[in-house]
Amino acid sequence: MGFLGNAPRLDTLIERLESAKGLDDLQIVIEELRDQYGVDHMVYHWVNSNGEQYGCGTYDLEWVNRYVERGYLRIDPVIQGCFQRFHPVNWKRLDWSSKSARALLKDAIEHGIGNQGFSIPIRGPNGQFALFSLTHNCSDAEWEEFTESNRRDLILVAHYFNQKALEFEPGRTPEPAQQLSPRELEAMTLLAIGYSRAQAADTLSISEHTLRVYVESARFKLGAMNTTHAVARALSRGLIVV
Amino acid sequence: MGFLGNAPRLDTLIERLESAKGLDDLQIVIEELRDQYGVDHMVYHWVNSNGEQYGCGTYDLEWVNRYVERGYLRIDPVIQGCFQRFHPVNWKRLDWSSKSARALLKDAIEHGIGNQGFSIPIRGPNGQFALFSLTHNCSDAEWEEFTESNRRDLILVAHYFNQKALEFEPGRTPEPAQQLSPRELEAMTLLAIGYSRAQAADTLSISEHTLRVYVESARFKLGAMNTTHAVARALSRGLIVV
DNA sequence: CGCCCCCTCGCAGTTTCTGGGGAGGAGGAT
DNA sequence: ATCCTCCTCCCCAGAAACTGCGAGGGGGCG
Repeated sequence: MGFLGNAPRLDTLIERLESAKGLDDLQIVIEELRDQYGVDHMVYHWVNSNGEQYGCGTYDLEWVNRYVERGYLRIDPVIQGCFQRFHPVNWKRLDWSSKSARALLKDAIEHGIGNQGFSIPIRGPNGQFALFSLTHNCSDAEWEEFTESNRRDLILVAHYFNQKALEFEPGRTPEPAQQLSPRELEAMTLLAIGYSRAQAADTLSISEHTLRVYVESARFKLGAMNTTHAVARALSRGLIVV
Repeated sequence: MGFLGNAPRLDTLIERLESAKGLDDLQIVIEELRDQYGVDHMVYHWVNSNGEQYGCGTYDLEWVNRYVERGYLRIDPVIQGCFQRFHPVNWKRLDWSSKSARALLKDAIEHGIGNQGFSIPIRGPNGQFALFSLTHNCSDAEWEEFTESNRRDLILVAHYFNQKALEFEPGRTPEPAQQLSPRELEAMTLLAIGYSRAQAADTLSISEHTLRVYVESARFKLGAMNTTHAVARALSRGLIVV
């Protein structure tokens, strides 16, 4: 356990962050950040809905494994709460009323995570969702004051950290971005907002068959197996907005 | 047209932002921000998951109407580009190669938007996506220098602005952020990556009927008319990732 | 001038999805 | 202890989507 330090200079932190050359560097940077802020732990944690995740931080490997094995991801109020919020949140303000959540909290404290926490939700393209969290062992008042006075800097640090993480993520292969024709885009958009083929055709004042041709064409261009797949791809590539 | 001003004090800006009491205040605040930064226009623009939009800013009403009527939303490289990016972006770096995009740019300049632009993508819960943009009329070098030196402050301003906008728009989430069960998420994910119901059921080692129940349940929770719609909503709310 | 892409339209047959029922067990929440 | 949600399975009929065969006009480009 350490002591909450004075706020480090933001410029230095971000320069250090921007100089990171890979994921390994980020691990080093986050350790430095932890030391400079003088908190017990600092963690960057990328959450995929399917459970895969990438993260770095100062938690013990034992705790990380335990967390994953026990499926804490599904019941963690930090995850739940941050997923529905935009602003950074003090863990004390989350809903710990359920039994499983309290068990998780107890377990976490026993593993040295600390009794205080502060998490910043971060969202990126394609539904990326990540958390940047700080934990510590101190009184509520101390923690409140610390987080409030460092709030803005931490938001920026989290932002730049995520930017770097996205940069290093190999799975970000920008496709050749096959463009859809205007009509195809309209057709896909209407389907994406719940119209049936017939309704969509009616809306565009064309025959249902013509609409079908657009959808088939879009499906082909997007390499999709069916309409649902095509709409999903168009959405996640940002070709259409719903 | 104005002149790029010196960077205003961030503390003052954010205090002003935090004191906003409603959407009308935000309109006033954004005008003040525009004046303080000395740029031609400053705009906050929200595209929510229903396709409706809310925005405030200093564009002429005429231009906003023209933009909507002509369906520029669907071809605007600013929207497309920011949707696929995490970091703020200078408009000069976007892809203006398509003819319709160039026509839009020409039209925009003729309507006094300015030849330079800078947009910050912002993402919130439930797939919220918003843009905070600045436009101006000046040389590339001037704009580059201005945006680089104000980058961090603008990110924070955009962040706090969005936080306020979210605060004032509780009705933006008609369905109370229903969460899908793990099985439902798995089912939706498989459908989103192109599996048929039969294939998805097989993959999950359950009967097709069971899978169908999940899909129906998800459709209900998401308020979707059909499977494609449900997948689109799950995607744009960030519940699943493809 | 072809060539290619975009837009428009029709028919028929097969497969898949949707919507209405019902039913039981496991586990957590109150 | 009771309620509720989640997970699992079943039948059936009608609606919708997919597959595969066609057709023609318009516009840009080499």
